[in-house]
Amino acid sequence: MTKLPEPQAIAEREVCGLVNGLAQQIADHVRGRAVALGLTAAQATALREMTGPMTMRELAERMSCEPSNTTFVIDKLEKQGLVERRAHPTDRRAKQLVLTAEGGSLREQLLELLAQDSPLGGLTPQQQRVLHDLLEQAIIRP
Amino acid sequence: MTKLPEPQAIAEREVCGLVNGLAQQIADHVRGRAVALGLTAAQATALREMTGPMTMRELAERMSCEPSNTTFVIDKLEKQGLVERRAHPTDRRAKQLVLTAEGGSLREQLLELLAQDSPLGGLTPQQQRVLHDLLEQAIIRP
DNA sequence: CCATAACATTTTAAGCTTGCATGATTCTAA
DNA sequence: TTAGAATCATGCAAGCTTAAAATGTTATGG
Repeated sequence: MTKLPEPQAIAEREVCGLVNGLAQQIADHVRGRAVALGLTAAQATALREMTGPMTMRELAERMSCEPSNTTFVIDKLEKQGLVERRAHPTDRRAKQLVLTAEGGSLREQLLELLAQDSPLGGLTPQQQRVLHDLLEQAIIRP
Repeated sequence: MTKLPEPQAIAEREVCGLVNGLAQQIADHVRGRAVALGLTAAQATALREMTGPMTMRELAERMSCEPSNTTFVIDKLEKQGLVERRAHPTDRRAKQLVLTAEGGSLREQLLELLAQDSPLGGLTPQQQRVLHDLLEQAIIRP
């Protein structure tokens, strides 16, 4: 007797596909705005997440990617003079990332561009709040 | 007078980050199961979306990626004898993708593996339904 | 009919991402 | 204290993804 496809499993697969689809929509939005500033999508994402001085690992977590990837992306931003790698004040293993003046002002412009025509425009602020809470609950924190 | 950061923009940025985070969690889940079958994450995603014969473009839409990417991924699956590219019955521009017998049975195994330990386990079925509807509304269909 | 636009796929170049190995440093428990 | 485990960043290999250009095919307006 072969196993019938379970409705619950199918529904979950569908939700996964939708999550991926929306993530793509968001990534495309970032990519579109980034080129206007001479940045790639990955560089723009890194810049967006640089809310203040932080380590490579912290940035990797904010970007939801591997630390070795941030090495690659920060290399590019550093070459453009937008970010600096400094010695971490208390941990000699770590580096402290800091935006340069130019990086800071470019980040401001980026945030303004990103705020226009939100990729979540199809949802009301209330719906976005519900979505926020569901996502937060769904994400497993290590 | 400089513009103050608007709370709504900040909230939206946070939701975008969460969507990306959950998408990563799902991708990691797929990746983990895929290696057990000798597949990469992209290959497994393609196999998962092959619900029946379809064109390259249809598959690309299901995978939320560019058509040229499916060319790359299907190349690999075809070399492994899991998928075949056939002439499309009515449109000579298009190809029709079909799973081989081996591809079909591997897909069955994959679906079983993917159904275990769902990456959406943190949500109840009811919450998953709400999430489903919100995502569907948020995604802009062309 | 025919010119032209639109479409499906592929190729190529450039850049992104992961996983693993490595070196340096810090933490922890005996 | 000190040996061993854990952590931070990086280098590298392999694979993924996109954008743009090229080819062949189909659809459409005049």
